[in-house]
Amino acid sequence: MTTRRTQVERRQESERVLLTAAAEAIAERGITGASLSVIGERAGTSRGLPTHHFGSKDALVARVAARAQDRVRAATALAITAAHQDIDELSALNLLRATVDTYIGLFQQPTADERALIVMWGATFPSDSSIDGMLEADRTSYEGWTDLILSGHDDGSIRADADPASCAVILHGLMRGVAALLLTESQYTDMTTVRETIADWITKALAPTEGGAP
Amino acid sequence: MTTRRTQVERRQESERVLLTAAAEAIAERGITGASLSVIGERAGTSRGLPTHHFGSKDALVARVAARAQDRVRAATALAITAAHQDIDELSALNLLRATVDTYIGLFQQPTADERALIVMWGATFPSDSSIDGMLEADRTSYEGWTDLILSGHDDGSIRADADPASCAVILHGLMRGVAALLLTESQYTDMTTVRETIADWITKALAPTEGGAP
Amino acid sequence: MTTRRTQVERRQESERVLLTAAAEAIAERGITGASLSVIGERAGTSRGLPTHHFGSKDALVARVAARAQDRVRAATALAITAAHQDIDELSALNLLRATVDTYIGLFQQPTADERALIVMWGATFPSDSSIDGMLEADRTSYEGWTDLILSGHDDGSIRADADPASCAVILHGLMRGVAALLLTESQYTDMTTVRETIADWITKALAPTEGGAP
Amino acid sequence: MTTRRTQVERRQESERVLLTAAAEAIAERGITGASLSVIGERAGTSRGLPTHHFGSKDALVARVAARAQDRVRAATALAITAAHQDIDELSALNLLRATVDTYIGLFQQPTADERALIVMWGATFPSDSSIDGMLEADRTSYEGWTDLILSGHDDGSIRADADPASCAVILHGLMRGVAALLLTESQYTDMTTVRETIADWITKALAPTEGGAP
DNA sequence: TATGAATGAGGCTTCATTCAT
DNA sequence: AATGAATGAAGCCTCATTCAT
Repeated sequence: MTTRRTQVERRQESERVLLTAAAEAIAERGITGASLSVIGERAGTSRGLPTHHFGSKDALVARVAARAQDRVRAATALAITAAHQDIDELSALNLLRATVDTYIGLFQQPTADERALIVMWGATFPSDSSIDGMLEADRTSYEGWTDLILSGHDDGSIRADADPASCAVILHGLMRGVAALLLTESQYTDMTTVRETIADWITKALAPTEGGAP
Repeated sequence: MTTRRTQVERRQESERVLLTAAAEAIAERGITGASLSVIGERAGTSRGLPTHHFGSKDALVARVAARAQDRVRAATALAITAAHQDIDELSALNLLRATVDTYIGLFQQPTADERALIVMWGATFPSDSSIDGMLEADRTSYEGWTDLILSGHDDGSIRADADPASCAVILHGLMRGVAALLLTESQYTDMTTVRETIADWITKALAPTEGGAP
Repeated sequence: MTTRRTQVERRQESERVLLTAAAEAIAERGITGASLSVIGERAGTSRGLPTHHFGSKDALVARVAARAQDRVRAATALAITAAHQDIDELSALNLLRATVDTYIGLFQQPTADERALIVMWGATFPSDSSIDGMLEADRTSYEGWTDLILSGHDDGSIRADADPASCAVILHGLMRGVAALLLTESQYTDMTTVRETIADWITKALAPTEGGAP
Repeated sequence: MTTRRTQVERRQESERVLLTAAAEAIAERGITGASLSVIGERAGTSRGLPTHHFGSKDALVARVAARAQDRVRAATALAITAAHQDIDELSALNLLRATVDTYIGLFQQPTADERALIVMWGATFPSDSSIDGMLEADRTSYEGWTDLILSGHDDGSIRADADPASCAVILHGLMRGVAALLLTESQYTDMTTVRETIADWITKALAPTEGGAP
């Protein structure tokens, strides 16, 4: 029994170490450049272990993507609840703004997972590319924005004439694009001001005009 | 004389064909996936010609990037002058809005060059990556935005409290991010509305408030 | 335990086979002509194994050189002890003569290692060439001759006025040059006589004159 | 007519320049490493000229070998006549000694041709190698030594019991081997002493013993 | 479970050669 | 006569994968 438990634990530990090593390698060298041997060695194990655990490189990459997405989601949720004790009372607009702000904030000091996620996003641009789970995640996220804007219409925190589909595309693209830029050129920008400015843009773009008629 | 001309012409013709083939291959399969043999064959030449002409894959990729950047710049400039006869009379804000709109418009039916450019941008996300000319172009473009906003401060078309650096990052990221999304998911979005919405966001974010202090 | 043993054994066996195949290929076709695929196939393995084991062609060549040098040294030492039971009692001159004679004798029926060694020596002639370990070995060997002559001065078996440096160069060059000739033209020469003649030359050149000053 | 003459002259000039460039390239990088493009460019002409003139790389290499051999022969002959006005009166032994000495002397400051020649000799060591003209030249040279020793038997300047075949092999190997060593390690040796020592060895080995019985 | 030996496909590059000008 | 564009074979190396231990 103990043996069994230990076996399982060891396997999980191996996986965790391998996934982290893979995320780092991908963040540094891209998916293609992150060879299985490099990942294995960086994880402090044998060159063959990644294949052994995940079966194939594609599967490993998919797992890295999934874990990174989960962690980013969790980190975002955590940060928002930390900042606003009573999340249920946030207006849709406030939640939206907080989400974007938190996401961008992650890239002030991004973890390997976060960097890998942007790298993997970049790797989906070629039309023939396929990274399991990336497209689906993108679509889910896009739908999240749409829903959030719709609920903003309902609670009155977002202008009625803001087109949900368009705004979702813009928000999504803005977040990803800025995050990517920060990755390559973080040294050139004062992050705090950027975050404030983005919040300001969103407010101006989505908050209802006060005097009634737009 | 004729001899000489024709030799030079042959070389130029080959180069053009190869660059186009390379851009297509990169757009489809990414930089790594676009092997020199694939490019050679797609160009209708031998598999060895790309190396023969450009010396190395890196050099070829750099040339593709340079040509694509030139073309995008030229297409943007052309479209703006076509839409606004008297470009010199455009306010900075109008010019900025027109530039963004034109750029996004390119991605409604992107050419191979334009798609390749986004793909190559995505390939710069890994920290160890280096694609000659990409980073420089990014920086130039970023500085262009900064300058444009500053001149908007001068001509009064852009709010005085809009921070040039932050806005440049946002505009840059927004354009690139939205372009990338359009590449992967163009089928899901109504481009016309997106363009209008972006123009609206920019106006709201950057135009001076009419009635004085808000 | 058995597992481990066998893994290591497999690797060693492969290495041995590959080194031998490489020596043969080099002896036949020269370093450049001995492609890794040829070596792999001649070893009865895959074409990729040589790279896999030695990392690079240069490393493989260096290993071939090192092994061949060791074997030649060992074979020479063995032959000398076999011919002269009590090697410690040999005078320096006798030892020198025996060494040269044994070395030349090796090239009557040279093994692949010995032939490869001469071929690799020939490959060091271009000024830009570099074969790891060859130059060092040459220098060691040269110093060996110098020391031997000096000890001949001490034990009185070699003329006092024989310049160690010059004689070392001559002996070294003579051995290598004759060995190389034998490789290309062995069919034309009666080796036994050659060996006797060389021994005779050395005696005449280095033995002290019997009747005092000449 | 003048045109015709000039054409021929130009061709010869081209050939001379190309052969020199080829010799230099071979001396530096070996036969394999001396690519036709490098040779063409080093000659200050186009990359295609070597092939155009000589038809193939093998033919060019053969021409380099032939010219280098001729030049070495000529230089040797010239140096001997310069040193000994009346060459016909030299004894066979003196001529032999002078020849060896002159040859070694050439390698104190070897020209590209001389260095190329040694490099090409080194390239003949692999059993499958074939460089047109090298083997023949070797054999001719070997026979030259044999004849010279025989004529030394006749004129009494060389010991009757010196075996012509063996001595020819030794002399040949000695010269080549020492020349090769000087090429790789010339900085380590005092050439003047080496030349004197070689002359001394030859005298001791081949001159008749004075007192009659050996 | 984990290691790492072995395979073989595929990539980039070099190069001799052929061919058009 | 000379140039250099184009081809295609061959080399070295990297890497995902398979297999034996």
